Amino acid sequence: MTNFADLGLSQKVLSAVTDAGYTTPTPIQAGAIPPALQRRDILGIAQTGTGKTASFVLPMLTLLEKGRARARMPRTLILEPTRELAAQVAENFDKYGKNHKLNIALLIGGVSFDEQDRKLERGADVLICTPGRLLDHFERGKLLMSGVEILVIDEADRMLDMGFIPDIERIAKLIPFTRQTLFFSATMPAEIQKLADRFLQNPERLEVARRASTATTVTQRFVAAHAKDYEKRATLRDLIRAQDDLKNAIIFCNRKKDVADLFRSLDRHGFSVGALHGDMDQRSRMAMLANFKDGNIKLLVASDVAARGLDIPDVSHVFNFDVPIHAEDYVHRIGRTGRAGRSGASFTLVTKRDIKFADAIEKLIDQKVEWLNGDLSELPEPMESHDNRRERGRDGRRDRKKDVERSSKGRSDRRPDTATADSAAEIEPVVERAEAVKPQRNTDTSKQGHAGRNDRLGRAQSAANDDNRDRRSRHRRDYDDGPTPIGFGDEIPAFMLIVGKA
DNA sequence: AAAAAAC
Repeated sequence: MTNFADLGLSQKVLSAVTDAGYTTPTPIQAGAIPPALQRRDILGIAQTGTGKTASFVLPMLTLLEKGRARARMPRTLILEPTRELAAQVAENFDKYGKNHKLNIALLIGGVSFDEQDRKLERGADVLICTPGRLLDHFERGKLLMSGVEILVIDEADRMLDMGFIPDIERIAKLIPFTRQTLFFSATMPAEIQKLADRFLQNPERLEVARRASTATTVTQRFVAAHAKDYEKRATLRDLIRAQDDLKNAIIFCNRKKDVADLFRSLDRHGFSVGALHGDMDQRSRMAMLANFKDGNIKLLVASDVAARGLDIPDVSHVFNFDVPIHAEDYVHRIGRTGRAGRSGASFTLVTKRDIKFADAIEKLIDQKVEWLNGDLSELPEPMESHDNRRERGRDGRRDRKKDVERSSKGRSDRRPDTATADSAAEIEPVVERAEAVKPQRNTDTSKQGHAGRNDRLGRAQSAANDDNRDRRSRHRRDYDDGPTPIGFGDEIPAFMLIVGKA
């Protein structure tokens, strides 16, 4: 009913919005834009995918048409929890600000200071920042906050999760009290409410319905899997191959190391795949995301850095290689598909030790998730010790002892084709398993033997690190079971990490 | 059981 033209936005903004193909504002936009244009504070309770970003970008553009930026004195400041989100907001300013001549500066970590500094010096109308880099510039005396008229705090609840609140408070103290503050959060726990009370003056409060915790257009399935990485990877590959309507997919892992490992495994198995996690260098992160958005890469293996906020339209599938530990993350992850009423599919590999997290998910979304090919009780048990007297062992709950006590006896029902990666036994205390199969060349599990080393190296995904990796692994092409493509051995050239496969 | 963010 409402039209963008009715909200009080300037002609320049309206024409850019029209050019972008939009006529009808989303509820958060219709609600937030008019009061924002009247310089009111806003408390917006909205998730990504609700049009939240445009709800502050559009009025800011209109308001910024009056006045000019002075050197080192930005006029507006937007705080974002992750670099990608910040970059995405910057893209929005480019898109809707194309009729303006505004200076937009993106201040995020992982990239050089100099260019950012030049933009600051020239005078920025809009600063889009992650907190750390902003404070870094400030401490170097490159920046005066006293001219900031509008402060945007985006994804406040996530900032809280990430421990950014002290930084945010510090930054807010540097900005004049007379500012206008636009505050957004997906949820409103007590701490966030307290923060909002302190930062905002008589705000216009807007709440848009939480996107149905799990969109009804998304098919959700649990898939029973064994806990061993190589078995999970085989299960995942089968699953991916079984999808005939797969256009592109995000595959989530809980840990950065697993993102790196799974990426390499899938790459070796000939999938068109990229990786994204926070320890990758920023250029790779950006390039990877761009390549995924452009369709140059079909699969993106990612940490939860990609779970929220990132605007990647049209993902047909989401795979959870790991069950997220926090159930809300599940909602965010599978929210990457089935957007804007389209259909999507999500699959979550569940191992025995994940049961309690899977239960928590079902509780949170208040629905049962169907199992794809039978639940865990129907999955052949690869190794169950007869010595295990603990009654709870059977009902699927975690039993720590079992992991180190399993004997080779219980291995008869093991799927023979998954037995290749047993060199894990070389490094695990479970010595008696080794004789069950002939020794294999190697698998990535061998890397666990150098875990400390890899941890210290940290940036497991960067090309530089590939070069640094244990030289002994050079000849170990058998990354895991199954045929491997002829290719690059263990050294994947950096450009492959960036552009993916043809 | 983690990830994210400043150098």
